[in-house]
Amino acid sequence: MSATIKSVAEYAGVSIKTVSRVINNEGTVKPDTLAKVQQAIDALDYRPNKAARDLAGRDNYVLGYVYDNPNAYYILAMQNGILKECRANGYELLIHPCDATNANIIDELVNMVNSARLAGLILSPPLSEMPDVLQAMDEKGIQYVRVLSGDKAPDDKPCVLVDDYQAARQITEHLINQGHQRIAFIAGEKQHHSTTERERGFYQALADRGIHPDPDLVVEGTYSFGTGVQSIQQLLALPQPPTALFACNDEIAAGALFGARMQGVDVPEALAIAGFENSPFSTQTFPPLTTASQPTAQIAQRATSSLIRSLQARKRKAENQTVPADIFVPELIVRESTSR
Amino acid sequence: MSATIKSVAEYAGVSIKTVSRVINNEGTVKPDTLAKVQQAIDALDYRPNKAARDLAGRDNYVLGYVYDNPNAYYILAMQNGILKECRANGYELLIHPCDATNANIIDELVNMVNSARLAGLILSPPLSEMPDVLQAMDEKGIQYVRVLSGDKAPDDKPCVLVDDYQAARQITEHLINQGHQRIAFIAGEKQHHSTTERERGFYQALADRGIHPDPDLVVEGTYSFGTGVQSIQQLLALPQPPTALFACNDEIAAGALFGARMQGVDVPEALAIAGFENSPFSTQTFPPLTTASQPTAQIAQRATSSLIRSLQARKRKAENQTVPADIFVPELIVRESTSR
DNA sequence: CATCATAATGACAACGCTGTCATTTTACTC
DNA sequence: GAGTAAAATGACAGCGTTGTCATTATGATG
Repeated sequence: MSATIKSVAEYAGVSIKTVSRVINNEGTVKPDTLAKVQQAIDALDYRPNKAARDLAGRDNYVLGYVYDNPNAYYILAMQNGILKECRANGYELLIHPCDATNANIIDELVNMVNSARLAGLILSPPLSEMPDVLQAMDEKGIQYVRVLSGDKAPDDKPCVLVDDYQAARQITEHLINQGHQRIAFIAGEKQHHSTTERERGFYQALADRGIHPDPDLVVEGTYSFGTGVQSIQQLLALPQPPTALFACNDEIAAGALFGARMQGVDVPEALAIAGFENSPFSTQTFPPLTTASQPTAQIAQRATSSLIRSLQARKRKAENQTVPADIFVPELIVRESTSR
Repeated sequence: MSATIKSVAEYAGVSIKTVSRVINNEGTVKPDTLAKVQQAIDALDYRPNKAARDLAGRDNYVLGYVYDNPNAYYILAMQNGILKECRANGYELLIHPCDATNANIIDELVNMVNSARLAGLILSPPLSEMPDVLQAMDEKGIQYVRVLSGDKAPDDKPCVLVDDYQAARQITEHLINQGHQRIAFIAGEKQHHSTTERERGFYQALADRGIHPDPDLVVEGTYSFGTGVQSIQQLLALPQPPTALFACNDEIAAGALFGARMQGVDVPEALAIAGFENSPFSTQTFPPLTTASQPTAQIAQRATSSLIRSLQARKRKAENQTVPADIFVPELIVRESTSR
């Protein structure tokens, strides 16, 4: 049988309550007592029994990850990052796929939090970008952390930022550095902040280098292969076709690559193509795609750790010190699709 | 506050133990008592507290899903199916990504089961096909259910079968029915049973229709876009190139489609292409791919329910009646890539 | 209808932890 | 060094359920 708090207490020569204080980071334990207990915990390989904690304590040690995002790779990466941090802190994870367009989405979330007694929620786009959802969480006093696209936090509630703007600038700059002036942009769904942020970065990079954007070169679609195929046809049919393309994600880029080659346009010789997201199939095209890589799992882990910290702080009634939001800038990955 | 077993017992006028018996399907409750309790449960919207159950009972109401499969869509679909069944039965799910090629994989699993006190494990390929893993589980008395590729159960331990063989036959037959005789086959990793089952189905369909297989038309690779591109080049360079292709999955098929069109071969006019798995991008190619769809979420749900049933049976020390394994045959989905 | 076996039900401790509040120790002041 | 406030620690109940064992109701038998 595994060690219990009682055996640890005996081993360390303290009361079970003190052990409890140690494992909950309550911070009111003398350093040498703490060391003794810590040592006992290590020696006995003690791991707190989650069921007992949940039963005895006020809240459950369970976080919720709610998602509505068709990108399976993204979700799985998020999930892995969250899971890792949860394990490290003795939390469990409840996973809840949902439909953000559902009119009852708010009730659904509140219900879930209550019935499973969740300690907090991790929200990723598009949920994390829905003001009414966030407002409802605030009103019900439900703790959460958001993963957001942006270069600064929209408010002082906990969030982790992914700076799509900055990354898009870098990609566009990379294309400009390769000698391109006529650079096309294919956008995904405009509802996603990531789309508008990437577009903003695109325009900024052009402006930085004194290139006037040509409205004909900017096409709007969805985050799909099909959009890429159709858009590139349209773009290549222009009297002055682009020499480079920045697609809002790899799926669009792959479609554009397919479409371009179907029309006999060589990539990268006649058309450079860059994607975004570093999804698995960005390496599975010919040529492989230049893209930007967001460390999704790491982002998720950071978000989770920040949620857990704020949960523990609230428990100790500590001042809810607003920590500055973490910002991750996706990293430019140059591959052959933009070679000179 | 939500209802507890005590409030239900009072409402129904019985002891808490009787309520406990009802919610655990122990079967030793008189029909009218049972009805009374059931009604009380409904009236109070009672849901057993998982933490208390876990703490009081011997095992935890937590299942584990262990996976090592690069296909994010597959995993997410599995996960959703499992989750649905877990929720319906008051179980929770612990998700554990792992590396099946890791030498310590067995220790890792055993450790996980012990430390999280898992009630049982859901295993999908390739884990479900590793004899040493299964043997270790058996030895340690760890309950599990497998999702396997095959048309009959390899033993009488619980599993759910996906009949790739049958589905592959149907796809091949479909190609033959479209008038094709020279049909190529691109295999994925041979370690996966699904590959060999699909190949077996392919050969069987040819045999059924008296077509002699041409070894030149069968190529082996990995489940990747790249394999598709390379293999189709090789196949089209043959003195007598194929007029149809059955690719072991959609990713290979998409690669082959790309490769074929790059060489100026029209699909489906000059080459019919069929994939397998009905992955999201099978609809995102031009033309969309004919494929076979396995209801992964449903398979997962069935597997989970069968695991839960066997768990409950074991608890009641009931005869572990071996239920015949469920078999799912992936369904042929005809799209334009194999039109005449 | 008394007797007994068996089915149905109940009383109560226990699971491992946290919250509350009481007690002891420590650090500081005059 | 006595007095005091604050910090550190401990004792103990209680969280909601299940397991064990005792008790009661039911049905079968002669």
